[in-house]
Amino acid sequence: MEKHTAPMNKSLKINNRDKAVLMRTPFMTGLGADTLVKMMNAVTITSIPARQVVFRESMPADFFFCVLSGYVRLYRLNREGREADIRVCGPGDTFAECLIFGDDFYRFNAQAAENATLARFDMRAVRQLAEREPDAARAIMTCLSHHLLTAMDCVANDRLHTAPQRVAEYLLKSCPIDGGPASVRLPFQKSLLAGMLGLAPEALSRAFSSLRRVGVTVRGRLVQIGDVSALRDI
Amino acid sequence: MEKHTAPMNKSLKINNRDKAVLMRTPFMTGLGADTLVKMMNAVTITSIPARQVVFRESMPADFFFCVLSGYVRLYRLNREGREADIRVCGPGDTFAECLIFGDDFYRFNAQAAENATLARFDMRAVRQLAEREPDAARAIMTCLSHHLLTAMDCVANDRLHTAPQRVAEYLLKSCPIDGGPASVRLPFQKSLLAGMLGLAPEALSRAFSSLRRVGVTVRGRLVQIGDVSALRDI
DNA sequence: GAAACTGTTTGACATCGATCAACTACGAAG
DNA sequence: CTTCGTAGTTGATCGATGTCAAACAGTTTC
Repeated sequence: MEKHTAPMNKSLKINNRDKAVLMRTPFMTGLGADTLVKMMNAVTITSIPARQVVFRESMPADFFFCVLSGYVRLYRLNREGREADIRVCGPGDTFAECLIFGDDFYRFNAQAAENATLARFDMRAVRQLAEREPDAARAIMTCLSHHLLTAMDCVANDRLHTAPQRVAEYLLKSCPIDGGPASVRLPFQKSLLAGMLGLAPEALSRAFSSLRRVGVTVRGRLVQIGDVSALRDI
Repeated sequence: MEKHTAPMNKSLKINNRDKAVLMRTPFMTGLGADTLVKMMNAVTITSIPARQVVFRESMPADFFFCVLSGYVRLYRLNREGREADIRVCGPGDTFAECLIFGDDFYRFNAQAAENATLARFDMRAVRQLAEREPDAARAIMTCLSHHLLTAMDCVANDRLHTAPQRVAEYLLKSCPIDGGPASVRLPFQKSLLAGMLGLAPEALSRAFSSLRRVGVTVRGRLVQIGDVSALRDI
């Protein structure tokens, strides 16, 4: 088992790539120059190794985060210790901002799915900013709205679609092409994708197999799609 | 099929019970007197009969709503027309506020599960209010946060728990007692509860049956629980 | 190059829940 | 009281997916 409280490698320095990601997240775009400075003052950059736990359910929620590189899994445990992913956050995604005006404790666990760099926001500071600066409030509302819609999508997908359909939908979302052949490179391990889609790794593997008959071939992380519009009819 | 655009019975008059519900929703509590008045100016009260569609996916989202009485189902359809509930809203619940700073179109369908009274908020007006009045922004953020957490709970529950466990959890949430015997009166039809829990009506029925062995008996909408703490161990 | 490790795939099997159909219970209308 | 319609239950069946175990592949380590 990992250490309970994550001893993060604080690096005060932020590299340009990470900074670009941070500035482009919906949470930061649309902030006025003034608020942007104040917001940046609430941020610490941290690097964490793969599998490191960022926080656990019911820990006091003093920070929320923005992924700058790598991926972070948000998940919950049942009584027997089985894990279910709630969301997977990649570069530019913020998580746990729902606690700015919510609970005082984390409501789920967060773990780095691979080596990751995070921007850590001081919850109190941002809360104050949100109460005083309309542009900050607006950014937060936009961000929360978007996450809420995504979460509702997730519920609907789980309840309406089979495993192959969910995989097809994921592929379609990650390939901008409208029809004809395309190829998608998965940005992470298949086991992580399985969790995102609410599947066991074996089920994801079988879903990919079943998509072979509509022209989908997989080699490692590279997924070749024979005909994008055929995928849409799954 | 129901009429596409709901011709709602506008009743400018709001009765005291409905008004009390409206004032107690998280969306309205915490507003200053000034903002409260402005917010009320954005509201129209409407009554709709059971099964009436409030709005459909991809319709322009000009309003969001607060349920004052009755229940409203939010749901989405798959290609074959099968419906999956995303959320069920009861008195005091707001829905579609995620579009204040989100999309311009509804992202799901809403239908009255029974005769209902709704407060209809003008999206534009509230958007302006949210941008100018910090208390309005704060109310919206709190509300969105709460809904997001609930939606994440829903995803986790669907993925972690079986049908009987979900039913047990619902019962536990609706009965404040800590241990020993208790009774819960379902506030709506079982078919609606089934949808809320992501189950077919038959599956809900069987889940209740399977809970008999832990002392749960059902007669109509009345659910008797022999031992609340036994339910928790399901 | 061999060994060890991790992630993925495949097979066999069990379980859960959806579906369809038949039956029952209850409430409303006549 | 009877009839009818709706909601709910029960049974039978089927399909989808989780689980466990074993085989396999790609990577890293030595």
